[in-house]
Amino acid sequence: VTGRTRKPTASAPRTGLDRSTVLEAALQIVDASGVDALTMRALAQELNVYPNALYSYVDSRAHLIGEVASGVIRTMVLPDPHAYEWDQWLVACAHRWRDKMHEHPNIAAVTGTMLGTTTRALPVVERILSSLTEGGFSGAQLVSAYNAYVGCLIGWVSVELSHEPNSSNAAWKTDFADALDSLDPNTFPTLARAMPLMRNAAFMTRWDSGEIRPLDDAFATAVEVLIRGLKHLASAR
Amino acid sequence: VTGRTRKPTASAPRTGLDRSTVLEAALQIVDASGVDALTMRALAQELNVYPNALYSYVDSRAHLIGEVASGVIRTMVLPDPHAYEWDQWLVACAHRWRDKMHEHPNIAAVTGTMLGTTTRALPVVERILSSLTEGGFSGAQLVSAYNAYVGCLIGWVSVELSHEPNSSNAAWKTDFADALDSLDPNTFPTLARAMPLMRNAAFMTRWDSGEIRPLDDAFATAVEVLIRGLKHLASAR
DNA sequence: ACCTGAACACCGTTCAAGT
DNA sequence: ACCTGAACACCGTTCAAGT
Repeated sequence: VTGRTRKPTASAPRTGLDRSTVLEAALQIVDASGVDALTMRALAQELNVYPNALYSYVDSRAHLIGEVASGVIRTMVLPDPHAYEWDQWLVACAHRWRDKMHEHPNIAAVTGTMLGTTTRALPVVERILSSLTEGGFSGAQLVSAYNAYVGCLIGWVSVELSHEPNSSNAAWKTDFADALDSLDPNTFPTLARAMPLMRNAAFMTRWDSGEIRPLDDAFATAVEVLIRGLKHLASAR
Repeated sequence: VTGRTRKPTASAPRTGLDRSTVLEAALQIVDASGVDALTMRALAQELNVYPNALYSYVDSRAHLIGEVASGVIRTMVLPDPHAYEWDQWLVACAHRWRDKMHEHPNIAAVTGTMLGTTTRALPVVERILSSLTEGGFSGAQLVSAYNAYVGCLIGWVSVELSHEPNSSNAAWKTDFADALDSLDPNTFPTLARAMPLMRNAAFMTRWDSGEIRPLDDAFATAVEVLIRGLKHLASAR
């Protein structure tokens, strides 16, 4: 954060870098300071190495970020299939996903924004598909149900944990709060009435990220609604 | 794309820039080349101006991107409330949102990743809340239902339209396709059987973005499932 | 194979002047 | 108020050597 092109210090002799230590250090930076702070140069400094040395372990910064994200996904432990009915397994799975994303909120937005195609995610895909099959889905409807579940789940959580850009000043928050508090009840009758419950607690009327202000009840409702809708779809085949 | 710090050409005399023309030019760059290509310097060159001249109209690059995104949201025309029952209005609204995002796929991921709090979005909030109220929701359950609907909608579409980083080479696509085609049916029985329908057509088993390969049926199912679940929740009060 | 050292071609943003 | 011109402090990535 001070000098330029900071050299690796002579002390702390680097004994051969390692791909997994690179990824661990990268995740640490992301957790501590956000994805924007994960620069090749900052990571190199953390590892006491010249920036270009990292290219022995990583294709590019963009690829690195993807690896960090899929590394987090890989640490997710799925619920035991034998412990739940298919619908309750999907509920439990959804909550585990969200819990894991809340452990690393700065990378959650990336997991949503990535195509995120890595073979390491396939066991998760298999288990979700098999639960839905257990629920009676098959063929094209199985795929649609899968996409409905996964898209809503990943999307919801990454929206919950979305961030303002780092540089933004805090002034707009109070401005926005003031605007919400002084809404015209004639043009916004429903919103004005619901404002005590909506204030900083609903999408498009909040100013804090889900990291600061988690939307627990809203997520539980979303999952409940989703699974209920899926059950109806399954029974209506 | 060639020279450095390209000067504005003497010809094409700049007659006083304008905030809205700045934002229009910014959106053009995003649509044509993606958010990463929207740099202050590229935008300045497009407008035949020095880069720092833009700071008369915009606080920062991050803020600019947010303005571009909310500018797109503002152009969305809501369905006529009198033309639909409350549940069908929510269905129609969801499809309009997705259509608008598909018009500007490169900014869709941002609308999901932003906190996106702008007073200009409040008319949308009001209409969604009033439809849900019409459906019988009130109080805390109204807020939860709203968050379920909005979070799933925004999230799903922004995941659908998510992109690989620009720099990534196309080699991984064929590698990934090969890996999917040669899955072990013993460890992935359900996935292997569904693969003909899942191949490049489901989250985590696709390699093309929704811009190239839209998931129309999956979205229709997701909305249907969501609304069905909401109706059940409303009737179970 | 892995790392150094230096360089290249970019960035966003700030500052001091001009008008 | 709005723009120029130049600079500052960064970037990711590449290249040529070293070992």
